[in-house]
Amino acid sequence: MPLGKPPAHPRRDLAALIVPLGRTLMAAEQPILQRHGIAMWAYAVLLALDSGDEPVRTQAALAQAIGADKTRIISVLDDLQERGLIRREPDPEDRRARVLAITPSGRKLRHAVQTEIQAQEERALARLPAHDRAAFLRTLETLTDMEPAEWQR
Amino acid sequence: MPLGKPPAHPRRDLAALIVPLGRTLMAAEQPILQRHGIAMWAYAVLLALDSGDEPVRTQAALAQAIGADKTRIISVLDDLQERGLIRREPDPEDRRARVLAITPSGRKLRHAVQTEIQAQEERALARLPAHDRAAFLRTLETLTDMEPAEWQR
DNA sequence: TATTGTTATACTCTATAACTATA
DNA sequence: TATAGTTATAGAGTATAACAATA
Repeated sequence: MPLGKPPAHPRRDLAALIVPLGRTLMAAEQPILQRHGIAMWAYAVLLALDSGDEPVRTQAALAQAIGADKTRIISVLDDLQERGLIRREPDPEDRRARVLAITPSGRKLRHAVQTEIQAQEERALARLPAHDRAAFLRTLETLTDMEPAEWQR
Repeated sequence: MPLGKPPAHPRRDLAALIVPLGRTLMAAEQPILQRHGIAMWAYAVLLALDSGDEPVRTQAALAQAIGADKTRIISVLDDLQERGLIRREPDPEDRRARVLAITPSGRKLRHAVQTEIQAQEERALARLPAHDRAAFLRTLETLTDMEPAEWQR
């Protein structure tokens, strides 16, 4: 059987691999989020507020941290606050700003959702050789935490 | 110095790592694509048409292959055809369908763009230990090629 | 009647600009 | 005057529905 000519480039572009995978992963999370009555951006907010020990001091900082526009998260914060999942109070030291913090029930929800999401991920990752799995996750964290400018030169 | 309590989950969610990385990679490609006067979806079309040896037999099949809606790629195909980068002709065996194929100049453009994109990627990947780099790319291809359903159970 | 491609339309998501309240 | 947050608006991107040509 003839093989045809080999491709000029031995591998696909990184973006062509990663972007579709990201879409698939988001779609796979959707049913879990829905069961818990929380949207993707709201979950991202809970994750961001529950990662450090100190509360976030401005909404703009939170928006940037999760890669969203500051105007985009307002309705998300309204909803989370109304449901008692976050606290949002004027900063005594600068009353223009709103200090944000997760509440105990917000933390509980985040934990329940994340446990399900990661359990689902683990079932898929289980197909990988243990060594590849570890190297993949480690490398992925490194690449994600690189500055955007590092990719542009 | 106190360490604070460790996070309940030892790693971030896969989607929370991969989606932002995808956004960064797409942004990093943008200047290259712009220099060559081609948009992201158009580049995706050229990649898809240049990966196999046989032409693609319907536009719907192409759309699905690149994760787009069939109505979304029409203007993209119009433009590529007008610029002589693809051929689009009625299928003699079913004149409802349009057979798509890349042209020599389309292939040339795809190669020029891809060479620059991957060279840029390589400079970033060069920071990684060679062994991690190989494991990462290999694993990434495996995960990207998994069926969406495999992520949902 | 069903399917391919196309066009027109509606909807969602996101960003921009204008406004308020504090500083 | 400048900044954090908010609201209103506009724009891009995407999907849905209706249509023409062919099977």
